[in-house]
Formats: sequence, structure tokens, C-alpha cells
Amino acid sequence: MNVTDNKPKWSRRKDLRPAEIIDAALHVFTEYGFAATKLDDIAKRAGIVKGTLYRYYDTKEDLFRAVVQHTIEVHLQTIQQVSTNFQGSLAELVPVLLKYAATRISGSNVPALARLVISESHTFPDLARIWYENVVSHVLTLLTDLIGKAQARGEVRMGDPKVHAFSIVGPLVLSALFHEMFGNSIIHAPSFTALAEQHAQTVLTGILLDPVRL
Amino acid sequence: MNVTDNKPKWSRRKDLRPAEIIDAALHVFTEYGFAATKLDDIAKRAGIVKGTLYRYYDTKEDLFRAVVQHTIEVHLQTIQQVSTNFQGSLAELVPVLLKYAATRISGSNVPALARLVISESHTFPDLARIWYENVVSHVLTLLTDLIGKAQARGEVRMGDPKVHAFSIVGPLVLSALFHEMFGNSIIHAPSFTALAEQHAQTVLTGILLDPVRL
Amino acid sequence: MNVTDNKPKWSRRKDLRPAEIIDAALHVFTEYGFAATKLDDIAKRAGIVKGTLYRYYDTKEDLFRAVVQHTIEVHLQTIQQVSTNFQGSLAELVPVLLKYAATRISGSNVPALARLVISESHTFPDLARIWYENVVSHVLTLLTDLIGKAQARGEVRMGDPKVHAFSIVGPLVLSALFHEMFGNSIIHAPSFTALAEQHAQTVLTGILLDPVRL
Amino acid sequence: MNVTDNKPKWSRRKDLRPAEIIDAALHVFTEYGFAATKLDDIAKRAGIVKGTLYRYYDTKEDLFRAVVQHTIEVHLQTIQQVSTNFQGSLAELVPVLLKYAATRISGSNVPALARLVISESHTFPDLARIWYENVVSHVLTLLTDLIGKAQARGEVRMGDPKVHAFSIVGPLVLSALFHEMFGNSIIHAPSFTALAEQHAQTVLTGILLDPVRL
DNA sequence: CATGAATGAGGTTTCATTCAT
DNA sequence: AATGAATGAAACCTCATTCAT
Repeated sequence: MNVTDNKPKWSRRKDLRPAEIIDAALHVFTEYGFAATKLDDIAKRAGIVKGTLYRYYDTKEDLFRAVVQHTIEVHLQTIQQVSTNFQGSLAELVPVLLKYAATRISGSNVPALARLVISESHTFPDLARIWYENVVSHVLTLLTDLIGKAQARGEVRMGDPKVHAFSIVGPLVLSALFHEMFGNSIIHAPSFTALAEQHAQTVLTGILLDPVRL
Repeated sequence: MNVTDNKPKWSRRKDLRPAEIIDAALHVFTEYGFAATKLDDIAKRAGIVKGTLYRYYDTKEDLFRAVVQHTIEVHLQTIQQVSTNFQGSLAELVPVLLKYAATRISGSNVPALARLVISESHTFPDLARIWYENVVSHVLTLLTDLIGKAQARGEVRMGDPKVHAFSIVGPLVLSALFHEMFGNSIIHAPSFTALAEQHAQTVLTGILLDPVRL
Repeated sequence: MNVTDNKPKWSRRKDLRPAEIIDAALHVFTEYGFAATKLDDIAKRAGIVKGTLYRYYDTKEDLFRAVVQHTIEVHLQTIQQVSTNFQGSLAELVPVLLKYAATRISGSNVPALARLVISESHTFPDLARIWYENVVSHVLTLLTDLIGKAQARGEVRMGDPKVHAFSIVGPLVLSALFHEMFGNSIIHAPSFTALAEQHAQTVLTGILLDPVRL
Repeated sequence: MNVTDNKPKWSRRKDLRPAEIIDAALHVFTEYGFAATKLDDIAKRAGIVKGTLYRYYDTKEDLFRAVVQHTIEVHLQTIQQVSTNFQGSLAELVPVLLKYAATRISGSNVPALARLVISESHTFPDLARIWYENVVSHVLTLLTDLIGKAQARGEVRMGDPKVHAFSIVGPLVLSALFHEMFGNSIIHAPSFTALAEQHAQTVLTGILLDPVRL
């Protein structure tokens, strides 16, 4: 409501924080996980020495939290723009959203960050919650709202809107997980865009009551 | 003090130890991840001392591999039975399979193990491959084969069978991931069984050419 | 308590540390041997803590090699000076060389180092080779060259020059070994200088064809 | 003097002690040294398990002492026979003794044992003393006695008989040390027998006042 | 501010020794 | 008498953190 208070409270002085450190740390943390990451490696990658890290972050844990929160924050803007600006029916949104997500996922660090948050969700449950509240819930709320309205208009089959939302995004998440775990060389998972297109048609056919025009 | 207090300091249980160690190690590894797990904790949980671990596993890494492989092997039997014994159409299989998976997932350690393999897939790519070959590929192959045959009979819409398979199982995997990451207390994700039922109808409607009877 | 007690916990002495560590390590290694030496003892003797050792040497083995090589290098200069500068006949060299060696041996760490290299020659054959090439072969080559020339001039009896060299230095080496093994308290081995003098006369008489002037 | 008390007091129940253990232990101890030797390796080599060793020796140290003492004891008989039976002049003894020693050294475990005793002489000074009293002193006493008598008869030059003894045996000891440290492959040390023969002539020429007949 | 030498707690691993079988 | 599973006390080594420079 307050114009000056629409940013999440976990956002911190990003102005002073050298982006090099966050970048380096994100890379190393996603590569090795929290416990196996050495501050020396982060420092080396950031072009500084270990001791200098302590000018910016008091502990390894602080740095880790900052990395996750900062990276989320960056993507948060995109998510919020999409979710607030979009005005349209579910049938219009789903293909666009899946396609958009598919193109954004390729080459981004979102899947790697997601894997990191998954990995450390037991050790850092607060980060899991931040991830949920700032990333997951936005997408789910956008979808469930649309689904609920469409159900009220008689356009979408009955059923838990949340389940429908899972039906929509689940396959794409699974695909991202595949690429993260097995890479491109090990298995032949469907490409993000191919999956987005085909699954959009499938799931819309599955949930719309009158999917004639798809 | 007590004359009858002649209980031994320890007992020899060579045959039972491995299972007890694997159990304890699975618990601690899934709780803390590979790097943050202390062998002392595993030993304590297994009711032995640290040194005894080394009679059974040469290194921490060996123990970790044994835990993952052993746990996979246990579930492998179930997976193979289901995938080899099932004979039926896709329309019959999907609801049964999703429901079966949903009930098996609850209270099992499969999601925790999956999370562990996801977490360590960069550090132990060979384990990721084992997971893929023994768990993932069985399910995918079962589904893509059925889908391909159904497409040949004109029962299922065209499209990459692998994408269809992702459309089928993706939401359930996402649901399991939710419960692993956020637990039951933090968010209200749909229950496994509710999701399985509703999504089965959705996805079958979405891919079958003549889903009248669903 | 004391207001003026602001002495630092430690000081940085990067340039001095290696020598101090080598000194301490040489002492402890020669006292206990490689395997029985504890890095804690070396660190304590060097006035640092165990972890600091690893800023300078990656492993215990690396430190050991450095100790041996460094100590050899120090004495190498002396050996090379003597062997290259000396110009004279065998009859002149032998008494001087033995006497010089006898005085240098007393109170030096050469016998202790030799004992160490002997002890670990099976575990570190490369160090045995370094010892041979840098210490032993210099002396042997110097002697065998002189002996060969003297034989060519008809001054020295026929026979393998290498055996003659052994005849010259063997007793002094044995004497050093005695002092290392049994110390001064246990047995009454001849003093280095007495042995050097008497044996020089003996061996020269033994190998020279015309030892009138001895 | 007492007929029933002419064996050294450190000789222990060799009757009950399995020779296999001593043999195995001697091999492993001489290969790795005391500290780096694992009882498991000794046991494996002896065809038993580690626990069984403790039926015969209370500690690793006890076993080590037994190995050294037993091996010394075996060679002691030879030494005593030679030193007590030999009756002759120094000029007769030296070539025979050196040649005999040279042939016995090749292929025997005496040099290896000597290296072991040298290595551990700081850790086990009592064993160094046993070695001295039972091996070294016998040879030295034999030689110094003969030298002293020969000097009294005017056959041998003046000088400390002990130094003369060192002049006699030093080169052979050095040669044995060479073979132990560097092996046959690394360097070309003189053969034991060649050295024994040539050095015998050298040293006798060196110390005899009238070495015409050599 | 930045550096990097130094710390010290803690982890994995080894192995002599014990003891139930 | 023999076994070998189990112990537990170190040992080597790592690395987040501190602090003199």
C-alpha cells in the first residue's frame, strides 16, 4: 500500500555490496554447495583475497544468505512485472507464460539457484521460505487466481486450482531439474521450448471445458 | 558394583552392521548433505564408534555411494515389478500409476534420497547417472513405450512421447519437491493423492483424442 | 590486566618462518624418524601452531623432503668448494681431507642427517639418490680421480680406485656411525681426529708404492 | 664361568615363539621401520591375524625387541664360533675374516637388521647397546686383542689398536651400507668380495711393519 | 580499506590394543 | 588357542575466522 514500502524487507544494501563477490560466490556455491565451498575459491574468483570478504560479510553463512537473496531479488523484478502486468484469459496466458519461462530458463542461473536452495533447504529453512514467498508463491498465486476466475466463468473444469497450477508448471520444472542434474550430454531430455509448446496444448486441452480453438 | 553387571562393552554383529550403518547414514546424509555430515554423527546413530565405520567402508565417499546405491536397489525392485508386470492401455495405467506413486511417496525416503541426489549431482555425477538409469529411465521408458503404441493406434495425440511423459509425471514430482523443501507446516501444497487423481484426469483429457469415458 | 600488555598474539614473519620450520623439523625428524615425528612437535619447537606449517609445506612428506634437501644444500657448498679448489697429490690430500672431515663432523648435524637418510632410504629412495648425487658422489669422484691419476703416474698401487676410496673414507664413516648410534657415554670409540690422523697414515702406507716420506 | 649361565640374559623362550612371526616381523620392520610398520602386515605375512600376535607378544614394542634380539642371537653363534676358534696371526686373520664377512653379508639379513638398529637406535637405545655388546664388541675385541699382541711382538705399527680395527673393518661396513641404501641398481659400488680382497692387502700393508710376504 | 600470515577448532582417517565369540 | 569385530586415542590435514601489517 505504502508507495515507499513495496520492496521486500530482506532486501539489503545492494548499493555498497560489490557485485563481483556475489557473482563469484553464486558460481562457487552452486557448483559445490554451501558446506563444500571454500571462501578461498570465492575470493580467488572475485579477484580478491579471503580476508577481504570479511569487510563485506561477517560469516560464510551471511555471504550465502546474501547471495541467495540478491539473486532472488534480481529475478523478483521480472516475476513481479509479468504477474502484475499480465491481463488476459488463462488460455492466452499459459502458452505465453510457459514459452517465456522456457526461454528465460535457458542460460540463466535460476535452475542452478533453485538446485542450491533445494539442497540447502534443510540447513537454511528461512531461505527456502524466502524462495517460496518471493518466487514460488507469485507464480502460483497468479495462476490460481486466473484459474479460479475461469472456473467461475465456467471455462475451466472443477477441481483444486492449486492442482491445476501444478499440472501447468510441473513438467517445466521437472525439465529444468533434468538439465541441472544430468546435463545435456547424459540424457536426451526434451528441449525447454518444445516441451513448453506441447505441454501448453496438452494441459489446456486437459483443463478447459471447451478447448475447440486451441 | 553390581555382581551381575557383566554386560559386554560391545557385541559382534558383523552381519547386521552394514544395514544399521546404511540406515543411520541415509538419515544423516539426507539431513545435512554429504559435506556437512560428520562421521561421528553417523556412528553415534548406528550405535557404534567412528572407527568401526572403517571396517565396513573405506572412506566417507564410499559410504555415501553405498547408501545411495543400496537405497536405490531397494526401490528398484518395486519399480521393476511395476514396469514389467503392468499390461494395459495408457488410460488405465496413468491413474493407477500416479495413485500408486502418490501413496508410496508418502512416508518413504524416496523424496529425501532424490533431494540428496539432486544436491550432490555435481559432486557425484556417477550417482546421478545411476539414479537416472535405475529409477528415472524405467518410468520414462514405460510411459514413452505405451504412449508410442497408443499414438500408433490413433488413441493419443501426436507429439514427442517424452514430452507427454513429462506432462504426466512432472506435477507429481513437483509436489514431492514441495513437501521436501517446505514441509507440511510452511505451505499448503496439494496432497499427493488429491493431485494424483485430479492431474490424471487432466493429463488424460489433454492427450487422449477421444477421452469420452474419463 | 596490565594496561601496557598489548603484545600481539602473533607476528607475521613470512620470510623467517621457513628457516625456523626447517630447523625445528630437522631436529625432530632426526630425533624420532619420519613416521614417529608429530607435526605438533615440530610446530611447537618452531614457536607456531600446527596449521601454520601448512602455509609453507603442503604435507608432512613435503616438509621432510625440504628438510633433507635444504640441509644437504647447505653442506653442498662446502663439499663443492673443497672438491673443486683442492689441487695436490693424494698423499697431501688424504690427511688434510680426513682431518677436515673429522673436525667438521664433530658438532655438526651431518651424521644425524646421514642417519636419517639411511633410516628412510627405503621409504624415500629419491632422497637417498639426492644424498648420493650431492654428497657421496662428490667425495668419491674427487678421490677416484686423484687415485686414477696417481696410479697412472706409478705412485699408487694397482686396484680398483673405488675400493681404494672406500679404504680411505670407510673408517671415518664407521666412526661417525658409532657416535650416532652409541653416543659418547656408551662406548669408547676413537675420537674423530685421532682416527683421522692414524688412519690417514695407515691407508697411505697401504696404497702408496713408495711411502717413505710419510 | 658358570657352565649353566653362558648364554646372554636377553635370550628368551625361543622354543615357544613361532619362527614365522619373527621372520615376518623382521621382514616388515626392516622394510618400513618400527613406526611405519603395521601389525596387520606382519600378521598377514605370518599367515595369522592381528589378534593372534598378542598371544605371543604383549605390545608392538615387545615384538620389535624380540625380533632384533632373536636375529642377533642367531648370528651371535656364528660370531662367537669365529672369534673363539680362530687362532692365528693378524696377517692370516684379516684376509680370511674380511672374505668370510663379505660372503656372509651377501644375501643375509644382517645389513638390513643393522640398518634397522641404526634407524631405531634413538628410540630403542637398549637395542643399540645389545647390538653393540653382542655383535660389534666381539669383532672389535677379537681384532684389538690380536693387534695388541702383534704390536707387542713388534709386527704391527704403533697406534691405537681400536683405530687399526676401524681401519680394517670400516670399508666393508661402508660397502654394506651402500648396498642397503642405494641397492644394486642405483650405483656401482664395489662388490663385497673384491673390496674385501683389495682392502685386506691395503690395510695390512698399511699397518704391518714388514709386509713383505703379502 | 586491503592484505595474507597465523590461528585453532574440528574433520577424516589410521591403527595398536582389547575382548566377545 | 585363535579369531576378527570393535574400540578409542591420536595423527594428519582443512579451513572459517582473526588480526598485525
